[in-house]
Amino acid sequence: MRMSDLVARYILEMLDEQNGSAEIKRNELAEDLGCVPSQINYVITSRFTPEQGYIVESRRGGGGYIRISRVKMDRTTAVMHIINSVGNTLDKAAAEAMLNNMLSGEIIELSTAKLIAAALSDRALKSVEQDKRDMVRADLFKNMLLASYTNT
Amino acid sequence: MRMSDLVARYILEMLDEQNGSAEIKRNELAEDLGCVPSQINYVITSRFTPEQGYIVESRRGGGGYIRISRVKMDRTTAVMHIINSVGNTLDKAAAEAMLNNMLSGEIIELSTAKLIAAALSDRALKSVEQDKRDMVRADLFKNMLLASYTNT
DNA sequence: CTGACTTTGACTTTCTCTGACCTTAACGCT
DNA sequence: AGCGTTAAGGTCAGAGAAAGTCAAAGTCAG
Repeated sequence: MRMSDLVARYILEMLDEQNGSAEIKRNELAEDLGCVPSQINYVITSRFTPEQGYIVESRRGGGGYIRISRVKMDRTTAVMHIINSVGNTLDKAAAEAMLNNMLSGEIIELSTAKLIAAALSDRALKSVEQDKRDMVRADLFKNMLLASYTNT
Repeated sequence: MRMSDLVARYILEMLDEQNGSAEIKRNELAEDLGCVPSQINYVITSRFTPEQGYIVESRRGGGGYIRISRVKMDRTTAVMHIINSVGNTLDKAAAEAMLNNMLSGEIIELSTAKLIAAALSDRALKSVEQDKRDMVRADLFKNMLLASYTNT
């Protein structure tokens, strides 16, 4: 079995046991499982992405940690579908269309939609080079949508 | 648990109990919690900054003390003040501090704070060059805050 | 054989803790 | 009043503790 699978399984089990939220110590876990610490990062960035419904927070320094949480999949399947339908770029028009859809389908709140729209605006992204904006928009869109559905 | 968290928690509790103002004796507190006195300074300078909405006064010598107080403002003023205090760059730590402070001052909602935090995360900004992220963060922060304030 | 996925480790960045040394204030004594 | 003593708090740099990054090398299915 692959190392990365072990790590992933470990995290998944922890998520199951702990109600969708797992906090790990990177170095400790690496030691326990017998791999280098950066392996943990690899697994996280490759398998616990927003597309897959996870949010990850971390902190360095003494007493640092990595926290991974899974969004509740019950009422949020629609949102996950939307997140997955977004590729690595997303233009403003498409984003606004999606937000409007979600609004009329009542799967998102007006205030949330407004916040997301504000973040995707050209005004907010003025320091990002034009040709990169749609990439950033895609990432922002996914991460924000996900955050709005996470109850931890 | 981190020492710094213990200290911070102690101070926060005191602030809650005493209507936003806490007066401590540095050496005493350090002894009680089992840390060196300068740890208290560390916690204060890292977590009770003006940026985060606290005023700290102190006095040396016999009968010395440290007094920490939380600044309270009404929503509009606070939000505008915060927006204006942000220059053209904003790092993640400062942003998070501000969000936390707005949360505890009840001038922003948890869901809003989470959305903003998600937008400012490195994960959401991964396609933005490192050295530009803090500029983008500043823009996002201002625009989102403004959007949330305009519709609530 | 090739391209996608994995593994690794050297190097970086961020946060925390500690102690040695510095500055300021109050008190008591002459 | 002036001065020494003692009782605070302040500063800063260095050590330590974690996590993050990235590119090079390895693996493996097709």
